[in-house]
Amino acid sequence: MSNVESLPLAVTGAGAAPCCPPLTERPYSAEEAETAARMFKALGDPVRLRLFSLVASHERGEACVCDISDVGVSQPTVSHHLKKLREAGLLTSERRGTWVYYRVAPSVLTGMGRLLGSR
Amino acid sequence: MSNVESLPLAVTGAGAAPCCPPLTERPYSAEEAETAARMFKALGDPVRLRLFSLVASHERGEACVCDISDVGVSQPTVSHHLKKLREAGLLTSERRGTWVYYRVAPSVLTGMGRLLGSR
DNA sequence: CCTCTATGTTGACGTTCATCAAATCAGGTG
DNA sequence: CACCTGATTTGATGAACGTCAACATAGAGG
Repeated sequence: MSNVESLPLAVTGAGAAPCCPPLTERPYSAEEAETAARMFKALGDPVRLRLFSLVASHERGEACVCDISDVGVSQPTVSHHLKKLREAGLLTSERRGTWVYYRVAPSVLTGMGRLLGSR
Repeated sequence: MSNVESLPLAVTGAGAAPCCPPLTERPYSAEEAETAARMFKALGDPVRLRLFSLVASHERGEACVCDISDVGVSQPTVSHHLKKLREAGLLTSERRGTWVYYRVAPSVLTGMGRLLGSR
């Protein structure tokens, strides 16, 4: 269970440049839109947004799947959504013994915040 | 063609309180997630994200539909996506004579930026 | 090895979505 | 009025999505 997924990370690029300039700076190209939309889409489902918020707000910045059992869907569905968030580059996962811990990928929040113009 | 749509505005509430606290503050409730996910979902399509960026970055903060003809989809599809963005509370539209102008709804950018933590 | 618990994967089903062509609506102009 | 251009709506179609039950995998501990 590594953090390497099929889809390239969107904000946390290899070098330093985040994926895209602020949405207000200039019209997005097709490629930029494709990359950025993948992240917005991942947060565009209520269940996934709750999962992301739950991880992002959890103590020490990480949450175990076992902490998540009350979002209104079955456990396989939770796993499915966590995978989507991982593939979108928003979360990373790590197995420690029995449990699997998820945390927000580095610079995702600042990177996406930048798209929306706030600083 | 008023700006009043079926769905309630997400960020630009009537009073002053934006829809939701930062994603990192505490786990979102089902209702908060439903509201915020609607906006993220609207930006989760590459074509819609290009349209939004095109409007947001256009001079004087508004763009005519006639300015938009090179996003790779047919004109009815453009209209369809603009409607989705309007229903999500991200854009407003106004007809002036022959043409229809779209602009970013007030406080959408700052409101969504707040969700992502970068005030 | 076997068993138990914690996660992830597979397959199926119904729903939603993006897209286009065709029809329709709205405003301007002759 | 008729006609033209800009924009939206309608209807249809194929793809993507969310969900669950059932099955599979992983680690811990007898």
